[in-house]
Amino acid sequence: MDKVTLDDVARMSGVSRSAASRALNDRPGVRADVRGRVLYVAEQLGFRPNRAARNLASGRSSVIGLIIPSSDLRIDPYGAAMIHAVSRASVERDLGLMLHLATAEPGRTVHHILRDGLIDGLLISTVAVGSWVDELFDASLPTVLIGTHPTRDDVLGVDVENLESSVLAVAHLIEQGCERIGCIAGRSDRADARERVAGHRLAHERAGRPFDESLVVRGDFTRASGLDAGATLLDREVDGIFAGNDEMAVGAIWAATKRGVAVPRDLLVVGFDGTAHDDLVEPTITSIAQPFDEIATAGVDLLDRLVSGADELTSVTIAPELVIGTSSQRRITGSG
Amino acid sequence: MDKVTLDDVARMSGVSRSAASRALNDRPGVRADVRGRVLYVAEQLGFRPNRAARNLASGRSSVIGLIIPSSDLRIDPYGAAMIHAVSRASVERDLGLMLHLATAEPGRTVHHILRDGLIDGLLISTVAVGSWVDELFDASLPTVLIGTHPTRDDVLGVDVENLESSVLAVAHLIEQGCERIGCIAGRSDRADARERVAGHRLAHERAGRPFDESLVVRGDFTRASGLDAGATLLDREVDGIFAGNDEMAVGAIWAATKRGVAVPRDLLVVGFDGTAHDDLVEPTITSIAQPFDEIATAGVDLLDRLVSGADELTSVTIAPELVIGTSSQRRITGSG
DNA sequence: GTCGGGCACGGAAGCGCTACCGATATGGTG
DNA sequence: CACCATATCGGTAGCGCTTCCGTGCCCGAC
Repeated sequence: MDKVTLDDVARMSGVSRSAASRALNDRPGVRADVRGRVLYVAEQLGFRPNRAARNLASGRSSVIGLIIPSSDLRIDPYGAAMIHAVSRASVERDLGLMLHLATAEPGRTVHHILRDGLIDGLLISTVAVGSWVDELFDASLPTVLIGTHPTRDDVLGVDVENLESSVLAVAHLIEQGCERIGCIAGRSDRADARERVAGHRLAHERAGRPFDESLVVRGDFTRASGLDAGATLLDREVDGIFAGNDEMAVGAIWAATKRGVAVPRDLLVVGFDGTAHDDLVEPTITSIAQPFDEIATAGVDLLDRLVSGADELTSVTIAPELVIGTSSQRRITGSG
Repeated sequence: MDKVTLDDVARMSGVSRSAASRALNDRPGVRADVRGRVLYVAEQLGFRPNRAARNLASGRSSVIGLIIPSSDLRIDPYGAAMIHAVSRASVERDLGLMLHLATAEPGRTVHHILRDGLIDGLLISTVAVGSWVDELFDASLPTVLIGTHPTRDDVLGVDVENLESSVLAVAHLIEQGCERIGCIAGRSDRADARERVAGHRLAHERAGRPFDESLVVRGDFTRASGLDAGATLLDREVDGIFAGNDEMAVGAIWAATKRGVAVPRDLLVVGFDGTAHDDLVEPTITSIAQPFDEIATAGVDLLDRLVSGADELTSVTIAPELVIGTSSQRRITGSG
C-alpha cells in the first residue's frame, strides 16, 4: 500500500518494467492501449516513482537549486519576492526547489551544491554574485543568473532592462516639474546599480538638462543608507530623488519627513524594484516595478532548457514597468 | 576529477568499498589508521557521496522540507525570517532544504511532497496549517510543527510561549503608566493569536485591573488591518495598544500618526514577533521578539531525531524576549 | 599449547529506476 | 510469397551507495 514500485505496476499491467517505465514517462515505443492500461494501473495503485532511484538511474533529479544571499532575505523584500516567484515557477514546471542561502564565507556550501548530484541546475540571484559564487559559473553544473553580473557577460541569465527603465523613472520626475534631481546609487560593486545611475545621467542628457555629478550620492541598498543619502541630497536642495531601490527610497522619505520636507509636496521620489508597496502609510512609492513572476518563469524556463541540453540559448532581458504612486505626484494629493 | 565515486576512494586507499563506506560514515568496524587513510584520500580526491545513490540504498536523503504559506512570504517578514533561520539550522546539520510554498489549493503539492521519497521529514510552519496541510500530519512522513496548531496538540512541534509573553508585554504597558490598553487580535482561526489575547486579559487580572472586552479588536496580521483596528481603538480613547504582531503594530502607529496622536507621547504600542526592527523611522517598535534561530534549530533538531527513529520526543516551548524600543517608552530613559 | 570470542575487513546482494539492445510481431513492398 | 523496415516489447546491465554476512585474524583465557 505504501510502497508501490514500478515492478508492481508492471506486473499488474501484464507488461515488463521497461515498457511500464516508457509508458509512464511519455516515451515512444508503447502502444496507446498499453500505455493507457499502465497509466490506469499506476493511478489505481497510487504509484509514485521514487525520485532517488530515478535520479540515480537517469542522472536527472528534476530539482533545481536557488542561491540567494542570506542577508537579502532579511533586509530587502527583494529576496523574499524572488524566492516566492521562483517557487511558483518551479512548481509550475513540476520541479523541486532547493534553497541555499549564500553567506559571506563559502563554507561547505559550494561543494555541497555542486557535487551532491541532487540538483540538475542552479539559479543564482545576482545579489549573491561575488567572490566564491563565481566558482559555480565555471563548474559543470548548468547555471542561470537572475540579474546582472558585475563583471561577466558570458553567463546565461535573465535580467531587467536597467538603463532604459531608469531613464523612464527620471524622465517622469522631470515631467513632473523637478528642477534638481538627486540620485541615490546602489552598491558600486553591482552592475545593476551602476546602470541605474547611468540611466539617471542619460535622462538628463536626453532632456537637454545639465547633469550635476554632486547630486549622485552613494548608498548600499539599505534603508539606513537611503536615510543618510537623502539627508545629504536635501542639503544640496534637490526637489526630486531617484533611488536605486525602494528601500533607499523609503529611507530618503524618512530623511525628508524628519526635517519637515513633505513628500510629494516639496520633494518627489521614485524608487526601483517595486517592493515597498505599502511600507509607508503615505506616500505610496512610485517605482520601477520588477515583474518577479515573469523573471522567475523565464529563469526557470531557461535553466530547464539548458539542463535538457538545448542549444543556442540566449539571455533574456525583461522590461519592467513604471508604477506610479503618490510619492511622485505633485498635484493629485489632497489631504490625509 | 569530476566524477569521484566511492569505488575510487576505496581503490586508492587499498580497502574495500564497504570499509570505505564505514570509514566515511563514522561507523564502527574500521581501524583508526585505516579510517584516517580513507578520509585523507577522500579529501584529496574531492570525493562527494552521490546523494541519490545514498538515498536509494539507505532510504534516507538528508534533505528536509519546509512548508510556509505563500502569502506569508510577501506580506509578513515572519515568513522570510523563518526561512532564513531554518536554512541556517539545516546547513549546520548538513541537511538539504527543500522549500514548498503552500498555496490555498492543495494542488499536486501534497502528493509530491509525501511520496517523492526525496525528503526525510517535513517542517511545517504554523501559519501554513489549514485545510489540506493537515493530511501531512497523518501521513507516514515524520513531521514537526513550528508554531501553534489551531486545534491539535498531538503533533510534535516547537512553539514560543505565547501566553506568558503576552502577559509580559501588557504588564510592560501597565508599568509604563497606561490606563486604557487596547488589544489588536490576530486571525481568530490561529491558536497563537487567541493565546496572545488571553495573555492580554490575564495581565489585567493579575494587575487587578478591570478588563474591557470592547478594547479587543480583531485584525488579520496585516498592516492594513492594524491601521483599521488602531483607528477603532483610538476612537475608544486608549493610551496603549498591544498588537498580535508587529505588522499590525506598525499599522496602529500609522493610524495614530494620521490623526496627530504621537507615539510614544500620547500612545504606547507593543507588538509581537520582533520583525519590524526598522520599518519606521520613528519610533522603533517594542516587541516580543521571537528567537528565530533558536526556534529553527530546535525544530530541525527535533525533526532530525524523529527521522532517526528516536523515541520519547516531546514538543519544545521557547520563551521569547521583550525587546524594548521607543514605541513604549514614555520617558527618554525610563527606569525599570 | 589449544580454543573461543570479538574485531576488521571483503564479497555480494540489493535499493527502484532508466536505458540500451536484442527479440518478436507487424505491415507494407517487390 | 519472400523480405526488409518499423513499431513494440522484454531482458538485463548498471547508476553509486549501504548493509548484511561470512571469513580471517589477533588475543586473552584455559
